[in-house]
Amino acid sequence: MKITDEIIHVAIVEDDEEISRTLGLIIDGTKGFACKHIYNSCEEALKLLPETFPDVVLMDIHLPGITGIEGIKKLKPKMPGTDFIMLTIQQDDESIFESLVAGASGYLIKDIPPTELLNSIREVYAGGSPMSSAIARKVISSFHNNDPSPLSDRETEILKLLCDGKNYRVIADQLFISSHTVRTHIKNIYEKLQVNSRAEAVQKAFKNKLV
Amino acid sequence: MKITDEIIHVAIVEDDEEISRTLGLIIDGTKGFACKHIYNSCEEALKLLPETFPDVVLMDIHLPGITGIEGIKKLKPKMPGTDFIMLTIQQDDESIFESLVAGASGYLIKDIPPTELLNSIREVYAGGSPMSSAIARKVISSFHNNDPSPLSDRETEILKLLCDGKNYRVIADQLFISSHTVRTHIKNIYEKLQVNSRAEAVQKAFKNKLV
DNA sequence: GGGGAAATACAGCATTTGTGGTATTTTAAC
DNA sequence: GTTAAAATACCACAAATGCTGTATTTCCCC
Repeated sequence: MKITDEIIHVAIVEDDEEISRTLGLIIDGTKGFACKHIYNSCEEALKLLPETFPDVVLMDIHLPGITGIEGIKKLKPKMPGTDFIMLTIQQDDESIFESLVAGASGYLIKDIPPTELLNSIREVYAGGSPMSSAIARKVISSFHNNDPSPLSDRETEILKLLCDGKNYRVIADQLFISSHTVRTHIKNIYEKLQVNSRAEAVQKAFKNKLV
Repeated sequence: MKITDEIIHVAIVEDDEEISRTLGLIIDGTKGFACKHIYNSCEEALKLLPETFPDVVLMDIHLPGITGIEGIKKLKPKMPGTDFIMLTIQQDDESIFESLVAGASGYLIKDIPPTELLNSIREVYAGGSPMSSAIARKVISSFHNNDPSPLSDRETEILKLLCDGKNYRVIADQLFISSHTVRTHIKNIYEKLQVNSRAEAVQKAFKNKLV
């Protein structure tokens, strides 16, 4: 259920009213764009936004109450046809990464010139993902895996089985060693990963791409 | 061991000699750039490239013998300070994804205008990741997770704490509920995720991006 | 206003886990 | 050829976990 005229319908979620007003005026005043819906918080957007069928939503991250990232997580499934662009001052890897995972299709920094912002909205509407070259580098860095594993081959092997929830006896049988040995390996793994439970080990295994 | 003058040293790995010659002339003829090394295959590059300490390598994917993707996998560890840009006609998700995992820092399509190519080389040299908005969309699509979580908000909250290795009592205290309730929630989480251990739950949480 | 999740709470029990040790053998490195 | 790291093996015990139940309250949807 998308409004299908020539106009790109844009909504804004932003708590700084001066910014959102200025932004809204610029967008709404540009040929080919409409911006009739501005929300001060995710709570408000959550209630009202899905009914307005926007093409593109500009979303701040730092908001009172629910963050923009959590907001997208909840909104995106309700409106899969709508593209979300983060428009924020946050530039840390965490924010970028989590926003994209949450469902954002673009990531822009607030100091972007209005002309470029409008271009970016056009791009996302056309199926692209506008972001600066610097942001893109941070994104693709997450594909890279530089730091070498602190674990030995055997330990990595055991960590994989740990991740599958196998108990000591099963692991022992599978590797043809005693379960005592498995316990020793696991102690060493925990030591090296600086954890003290299986759950943490599994978490670290995935976060650090050890498996 | 990087050559540290004002010039960006570019190498090209490309089997179509007309393309590589033209490209080389354009780059080498531009102020601030040098392009003295062109290779027709990865095998050749593998032997000679690491000795020339280039800043940026333009790499084709479709090559006779070793592909550009396999080439980067072997070359990048030998020259971590060098940035690789894929310059190719391939636009499929596989090629893009695998190139970036292999270690590429940029991804451009061969029909890019020379001026933009030069800009992209500058960008990657400055620590960015040049790619078109359309390519970027494909990249970030790999972060997205369409299938909705089967878990309730509360369950997700508890799953996060489970991932951190918190025990029942700690989780209970943190959420101001009894540890009995925590156990019930966890039973339901395991049921919904079709697992029967904490480790499997954590694994599934990460693989299905539930946390 | 009735049905169904979701969230809450409680109890018992066998199994598994985490952690404190000690100790031998093999492999790799210098 | 000595040293270090890795892989192997064993013991014991307190704590945590997984499983099988039952049960109430709240809230949302039809």
